[in-house]
Amino acid sequence: MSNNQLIKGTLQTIILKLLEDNKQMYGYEITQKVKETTSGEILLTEGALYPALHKLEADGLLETHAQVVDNRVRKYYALTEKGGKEVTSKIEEAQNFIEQLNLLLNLKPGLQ
Amino acid sequence: MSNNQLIKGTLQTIILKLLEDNKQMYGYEITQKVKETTSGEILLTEGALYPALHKLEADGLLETHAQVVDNRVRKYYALTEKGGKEVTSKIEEAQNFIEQLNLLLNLKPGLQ
DNA sequence: TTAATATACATAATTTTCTTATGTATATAA
DNA sequence: TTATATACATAAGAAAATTATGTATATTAA
Repeated sequence: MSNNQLIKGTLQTIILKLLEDNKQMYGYEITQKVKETTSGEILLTEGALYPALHKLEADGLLETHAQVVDNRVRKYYALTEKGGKEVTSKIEEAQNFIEQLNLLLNLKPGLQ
Repeated sequence: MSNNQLIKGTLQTIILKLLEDNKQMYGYEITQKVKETTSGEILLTEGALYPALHKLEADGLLETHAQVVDNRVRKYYALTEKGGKEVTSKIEEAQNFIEQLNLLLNLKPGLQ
């Protein structure tokens, strides 16, 4: 997924969150958005992204429609109703995860 | 490692950080410390912990000495010099990872 | 006394989730 | 015409978990 092995398990959450904010996106667009947002710190590889999208679709969290733009096929993904419900809990999970990791690594001793 | 699949890849960092703070610890002690610190949110499984300790030792980041306490063997782990250097960069990596994840999931819009 | 729980280690089979490599195809810029 | 960008996909392999199992001692509860 990138140069950082820590990011395992977060890809699904990232995809779902982006689709919550953007209604519909295609794979390449997702890689570019993540690259921009993280100033190039996180670079999605196709070998990670596409299988993840296919799995989310197979699990009923995403639905697709293909569209031809400039003679190239784009496959747009959007949240299903089920996917929309999942986003919330996935983000809460991530938030809790970050809190616990902060505690364990002592990253925010006081926090305020 | 626990009920949270997000924590993949962070186990090594957690172990190294605990050993930076505690000089020496044995496996079971590490599981209990993590459980305490996270109020039971992160529960290390033995199948994850012991192989991780063995790998860190094989990589020269940890060294061990066995000790018998109450007729039971404890295997204490401590940072090597190499391990001591690694902790710092591993924690920086984790910190950066959390920052990027916060950006992507929009967990701290303003941050201050 | 005996069954359950806690302490303490370990490994094997399997699964999940990546990386790396490869493949197809079109458009554009050097 | 070659490299880069856009756009999809999959296969082989590696890394790092989960789940299950095994050994052994100590303590607590039924």
